[in-house]
Amino acid sequence: MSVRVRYAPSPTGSPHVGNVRTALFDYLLARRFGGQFIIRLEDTDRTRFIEGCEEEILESLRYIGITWDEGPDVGGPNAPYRQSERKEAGLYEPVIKQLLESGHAYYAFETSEELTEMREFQQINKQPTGYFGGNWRDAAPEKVAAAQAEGKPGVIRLRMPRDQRLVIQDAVRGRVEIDGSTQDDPVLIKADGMPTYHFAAMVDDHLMGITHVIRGEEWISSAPKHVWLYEVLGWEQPMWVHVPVINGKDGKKLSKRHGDTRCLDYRDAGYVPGALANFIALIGWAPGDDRELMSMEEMSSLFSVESLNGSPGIFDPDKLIWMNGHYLRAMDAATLRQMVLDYAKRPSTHAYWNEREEGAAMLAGLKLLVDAEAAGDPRLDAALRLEQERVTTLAEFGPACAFFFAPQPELDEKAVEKWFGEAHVAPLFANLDQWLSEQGENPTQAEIEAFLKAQVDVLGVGKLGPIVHPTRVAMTGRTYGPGLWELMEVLGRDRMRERIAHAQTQLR
RNA sequence: GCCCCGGUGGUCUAGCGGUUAGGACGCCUCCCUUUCAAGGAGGAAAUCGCGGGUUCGAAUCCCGUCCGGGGUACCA
Repeated sequence: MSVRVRYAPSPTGSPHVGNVRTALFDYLLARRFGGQFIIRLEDTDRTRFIEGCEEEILESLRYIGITWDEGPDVGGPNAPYRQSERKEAGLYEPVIKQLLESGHAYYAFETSEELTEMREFQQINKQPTGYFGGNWRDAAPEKVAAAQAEGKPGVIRLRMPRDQRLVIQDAVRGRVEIDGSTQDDPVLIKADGMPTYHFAAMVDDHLMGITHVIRGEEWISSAPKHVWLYEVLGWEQPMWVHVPVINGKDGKKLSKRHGDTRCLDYRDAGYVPGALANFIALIGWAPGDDRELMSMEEMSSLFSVESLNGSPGIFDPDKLIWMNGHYLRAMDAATLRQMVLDYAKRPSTHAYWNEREEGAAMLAGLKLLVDAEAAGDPRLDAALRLEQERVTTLAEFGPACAFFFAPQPELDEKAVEKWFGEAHVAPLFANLDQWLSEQGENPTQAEIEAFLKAQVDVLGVGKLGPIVHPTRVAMTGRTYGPGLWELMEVLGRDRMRERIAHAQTQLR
């Protein structure tokens, strides 16, 4: 039988990297075995529904490069793919009816006040809390009928077995056994008629032919309920795959304190899809050998649920940065240009940086790149290429390349202090300007190199440093960056002369 | 409280009875070099949570214990 997996988020908040990683594992498993990957929205809780969430969930998946075979946006043979719609379609009714008739489910009419009271009593008396029978598990049929006739709002609960052990076959944890007596009776259908996760997810998984249920480890405690449901319904169990959470640096749940938590924040911060996907896959999964840098294709050819790690992982931003840099460096010129420009133009990029300290510099630099493209500036590709290996995110291309396109780069105060004081600098700039003025065309890298190297002897400074450093500051405003000759060639004769003129006013 | 899950350098991990406990990020040193990166070569860093067993031999198997996390909702 072919593998069918599903990602079943609830539209109650922005997906974070942990959620997306679960979806990634689903995707990789489906790809590995030529199966299908399905997306289904678990929107049965109307009180927690957040508008726009569904689109953000899908967008997050698209961002890291996941595609799906069936889902709310693309439809499919198991439509609809939203539980609220499935409820409307009456998909849960026959199942709950079957459960009621076989006695595996029953009506219960406690009010929420009564339930709270019950729980408090249990706590005070140090008993396990939960619905272990209440007034309705074993109520006489007449009593139930009377309550219904009265029009009392009620729920339908699953009758859990108290006298047996329930076993979960989990791909990452092996066999997990839990005593049935520890399991209370979960609500299957709420008073408002909506199914709960415990019910709807199982019915849908079965109806959709799901073979592997990959979900967060927070579900492992209630897995016995799900296993039991499958059992009394006579359905074949899926393979359970409970994956651990991703925590922040302090080992605590990922939150704003750890930096970005929304998956799309990473896109907006300038991380490329391949890098993020590669990185999060490695939290909790390893192919078994020492491979770390892998494309989606490579990962999907190596993935298996058995090789998943059961312990929680910590999100290490430093490693992500390194990996992103690697992906950036591996890009060809055309792809890089496209990526940077798309990034620079995307509205969400601006929204992201507008909220942050360093945002202004990023956006200002990025704008210069967009302008350069619009103006058909031929230096764009060269500038990107020169900064490609010293930048770690798409955003950094902005400030890194700014000096190429800004009319006049802002000279770093410290750099000026350090390099514009020596006696040879004035003649150096004068000579350079003179030489440039004699060039009919933009000088080439080699010509620039030859000229500048000759200045070592002309000015008698003995080594290249005293020539290169002041010139670099004059050209870029900074003490670091691409090779001087290369960058000067890209700048071109006229621009270089403008910068020298400006630098000459700053001599110390 | 009760029930589960987890525990290998700071971090991500390999390991599945015999290894000098391997790799990666980060950190340090050196090389390359006009700077910064990138790249290359080294290095520091893990008594495998702890304590008992089993075994000739344990990170690997068993028991206990501690710590962390999750669940204990008409939320998912």
